[in-house]
This record gives sequence, structure tokens and C-alpha cells, in this order.
Amino acid sequence: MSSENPDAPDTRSKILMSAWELLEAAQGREVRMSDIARRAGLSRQAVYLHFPTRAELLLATTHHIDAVKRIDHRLSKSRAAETGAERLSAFIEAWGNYIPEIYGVGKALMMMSDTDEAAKLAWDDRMNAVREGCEAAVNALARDRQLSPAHPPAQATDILWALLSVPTWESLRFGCGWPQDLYIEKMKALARQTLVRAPSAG
Amino acid sequence: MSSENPDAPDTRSKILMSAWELLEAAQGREVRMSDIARRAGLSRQAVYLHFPTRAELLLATTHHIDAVKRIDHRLSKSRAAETGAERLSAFIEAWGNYIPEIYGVGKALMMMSDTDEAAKLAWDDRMNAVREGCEAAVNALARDRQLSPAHPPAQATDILWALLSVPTWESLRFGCGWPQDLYIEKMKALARQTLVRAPSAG
DNA sequence: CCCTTCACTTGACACTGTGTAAATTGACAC
DNA sequence: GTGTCAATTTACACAGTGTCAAGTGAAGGG
Repeated sequence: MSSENPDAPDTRSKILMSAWELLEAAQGREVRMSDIARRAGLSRQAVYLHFPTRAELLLATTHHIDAVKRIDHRLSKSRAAETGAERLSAFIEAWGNYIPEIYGVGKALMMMSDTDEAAKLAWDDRMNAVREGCEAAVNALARDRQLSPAHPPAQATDILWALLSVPTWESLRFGCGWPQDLYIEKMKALARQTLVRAPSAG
Repeated sequence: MSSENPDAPDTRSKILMSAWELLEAAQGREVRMSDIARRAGLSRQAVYLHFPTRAELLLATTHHIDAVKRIDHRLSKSRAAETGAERLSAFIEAWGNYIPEIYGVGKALMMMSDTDEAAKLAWDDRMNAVREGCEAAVNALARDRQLSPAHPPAQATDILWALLSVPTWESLRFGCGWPQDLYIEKMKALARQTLVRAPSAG
């Protein structure tokens, strides 16, 4: 350690960066362990010395992105919102704009989830965190008596969570060709129409 | 042909039935060509004599289900609706209740779509048909001047299509544990809230 | 009765990607 | 020098799809 260049990333970080770059470029598709190894300037086996399985590498990559992109910091803005409606809007903006940042790795994890139990657990866990954000936003609305009486809080959370899911984003963004800012705008409008009591424009 | 039992299904049908039953039971997961062959009482190679690839077999299975389940007949009821709002509701009921019927095969096709271009084309084609149903419902609303001014028709179609996507159904049904009839009820309410102009209960 | 045809069988093989295993190299530390 | 540690090379097991070639058995026509 003593004689190493302090700016030189260690091997683990090099692997994570390589995985991130490749997955982002390929949008999750066709990124093999050997591709990641090659880009990191390592042998395929060296990658397995640091990450026992592909699922673990992908999961570690999502955590690495979280740290670099400061997702906690972005979400803190939504937590600071005064009213429930503002919080809902801020949460949609924070998470909705984070989706494209993790889409590559997320897609890879979702694809693996079909056959790999560990990948499924990892991805479900990440999505559970999103669900908690949805729940907090719904609770903030309920606290302010702004929650639409059309849906009980639990179901309102479910609806918001489904609305903000990655496949829905994928569908609108790629299937329908929506630009990202239209997605954010429409999701805010949809969530407001569906979950907020009065037709007040907040 | 002349001396065959007219009730005995031909080999192709046996394969399709086997594929259907296995995919339905396994919800799309872990159904291999050899499993289908075994259940049909055939060798794996015999299946390839009838269907060149797994993607083609899955696609043929969806068409087989369509024919047996009379999807055209179910949808004709929505086409016969008088008002736009009724048509929207009938379409959601028809398609929403059809999803569980094709979910097994659909899931298998979706999973293959990640790596197999032919499977992707086949599934996208099926989903395009659903999209046309969404568009027709939106057009019927627009014709009756019931379409919400919040969204232009094209975007209204996109939203309805994303709302009625199989992943959204999967998410609410399995991820949130909703019973099927709650899913139908909530989807109708959501679509009405989002797409229909006045808060009239139609 | 032979002969062809056709559906199907058997068994082998190529290919891809993940994960495991073992022997080897090179550098650094003490 | 010796031990250690990261990384390398080479090899292999495994699963599932798709291909290929040779063989079987029964129906039907001449």
C-alpha cells in the first residue's frame, strides 16, 4: 500500500467502473464477465477474486453508483418539502431522474432476476427502498389531509410504486419515445390527478 | 389421415397444449424445450420438426391461446360500447382479465426478448395490438368530447398502454398482492380519473 | 409383396456464458 | 531467502438451444 499512487484506483474500483461504463453504454444487454474484465485490464478470473458471482458484482455496482451520484442527497430534498403535494412532486423528480442513471445496471439485474434468485433478491431490495419513498410521500399527503379518498393509503402507495417502476419508465421512454422531461412532467400530473384530493394545482 | 381417430389431436396441437399447460403452471419460468417434448410424449427433436425455434413455438402458443380463449370475441364487447367511457371500461375489463390467461407464455416471451430478437419482435407485435385497443378507446373518448384536456390523445394512449402493461399487472398482482378483481377495479378508476374529462361517474 | 414416404427416434455435437479449480508468475515485505 | 498476495493461464463442468445424420416402423400405392 505504502508505495502506491494515491490517485490510482484499486482493482475493485476499476472493476466497478468498468462494469458501470459497459452496462450504461449497452443498457444492460450483452455485458459479460469477460467484457468487464477486459475493460478493467484484467483476466476474467481476477474479477471472480473480487466478486464471487455476477449478481454480486451488479449489486455492488448499484451501490457504487448510489455513492457517486449522491442519491441520498437528492432524496433529502424531497424529505424537506413542506406540504404533502410538494413532497410527492419532489420525490417523483428525484427518483424519476435517477432511473436513467441506474438503468443499465438495473436492467441487467432485472434480466438476471428471471433465472437467478440472488439477483432477484438484490433488485427487489432496491425496489423496496423506492417503495418506502412512495409510502413516505403518501403518508405526507395523508398527514396534510391531501390524500384522495378514492384510494386507501396502502393502495395509493401500490399505485404510485407501479407508476414509478422501471418497466413503466422503460415503456414510456423507449416504447413511446417520450423525452425524459415529458416523463417527469406527466408522472407528476398523473400522481397528482390520482392521489391528491382536490383539483388544486398545488 | 383417413384412418385416424378424428378426436385425436395431431402432434402440433399436442405440442402447443403441452407448452401452454407447462408455461401456465410455471408462470413462464423454467420451461425447456425438453420439458415440453416430454409432456407431449415426444422426443425433443420432434418438437424442432414442428417449430424451428423456441421463440416460434412460444409465439404459436400465444396464437393458439387466442383462438381457444376467443380473445376477439371478448374484445368485440368493448367495441360495441355506446359511450367512450363505457368503451374504456369494457376494454380494461377484457384485456385486464385476459392478462392472467396469457401470462405464462407472455412471461416466457418477455424473458426471451432480452436476448432473442425474434422473441422481442413477436412480443412487441402482440403488445402493439394492445396499443391499438388503447388508441381506439382514447379515440372513442375524444369523439364523445370526454377526453381529459390534460393530455393530448397520443399521450393519453401512451399512458393507458403503460398502465395496462403486463409488468404493471405483475407488479400490482404479485409485488403488491392485489387480487385480480381489485386490479380491474383500480385500473378502471385510474383510467377514468386520468383520461375522462369531468368527474362524472359515467 | 415390395417400395417409397413420412413422422419420429436416437445419439452425438457445436456454441455460449457462468462458475470452479490448480499450477504458475512477479513483486513486495521482512 | 522466504512467505505472501494479487493476478495469470489453462482447463473443465454444467445448462440449454439448435444442428446433423442414421435408423425405425407403419401407412399407402404400385
